[in-house]
Amino acid sequence: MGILRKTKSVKILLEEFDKKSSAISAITLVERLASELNKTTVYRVLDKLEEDKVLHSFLGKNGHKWYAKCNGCSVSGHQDSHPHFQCSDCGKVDCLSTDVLIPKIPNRKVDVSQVLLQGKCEECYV
Amino acid sequence: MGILRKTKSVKILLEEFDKKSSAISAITLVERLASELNKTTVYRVLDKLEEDKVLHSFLGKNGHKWYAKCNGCSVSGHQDSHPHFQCSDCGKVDCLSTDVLIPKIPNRKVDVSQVLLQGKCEECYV
DNA sequence: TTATATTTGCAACTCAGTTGCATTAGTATT
DNA sequence: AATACTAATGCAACTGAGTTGCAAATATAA
Repeated sequence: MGILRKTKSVKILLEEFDKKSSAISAITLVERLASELNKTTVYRVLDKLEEDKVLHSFLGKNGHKWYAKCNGCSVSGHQDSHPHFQCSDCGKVDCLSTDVLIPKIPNRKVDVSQVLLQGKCEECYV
Repeated sequence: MGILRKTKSVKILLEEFDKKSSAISAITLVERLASELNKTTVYRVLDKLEEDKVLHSFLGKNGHKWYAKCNGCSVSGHQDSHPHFQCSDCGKVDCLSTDVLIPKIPNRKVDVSQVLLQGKCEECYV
């Protein structure tokens, strides 16, 4: 069903993703926008923006939810097949354009692949 | 520090992993062993078995914790670099021996890679 | 401007996983 | 075999991300 109305909440959320290109965790958004939006609203709007393929979501290293803007992934089902990189120092998460090749797995049909790489990002990499 | 004493709990837990070769979620173990072991104990023993590199852990599709026996991964840091496969039908999770090649990422140092594939397993694949 | 349905906020809830603490039970020593 | 020591366990209460139900607010169409 997705977004039907252009509300204040939708605008506020989208602005956050326009500010910076890296992914943002749901927790961060809830905290950051606490004075403007209710926690429930944040989660619900994020859900809808994902349905509308404006954002895509994935799980970070603790199993917490992260969101990032969709770029080219709206075409073929937008199942973010690109890998994500989380810095073990600063915690920042980025979408990687470098593709990870998933080999054919015998006797199994792979529909979705989640790749989360962890290490040091360009800024924390000494 | 790891396991120091061979207790009833350790034995019960290890027996579960001997029964079947696929991975088992912490939740499943807590439920299944509820009459014999306390929830807290299950989580604590799993933790220690992981420290001892008897088991390795990873996150399933909902961000819930899964454990599986370590095979060859005790040698080089046991960071389970092998991918895991979760069936979207029956929910079963297996360790895959097929390796996923992680390409060099420019300006970043990759330490850990988590690959979770989802689809239909051999039994649910029609 | 009104009618209608979607969004929002609030409070209370769910549930995986954790923590503090008193009790129990392995293990080493005598 | 009894003792002392310390790790492991159970319990109850907690934490925190995410969800749900419902009444009030607000965007949109008529």
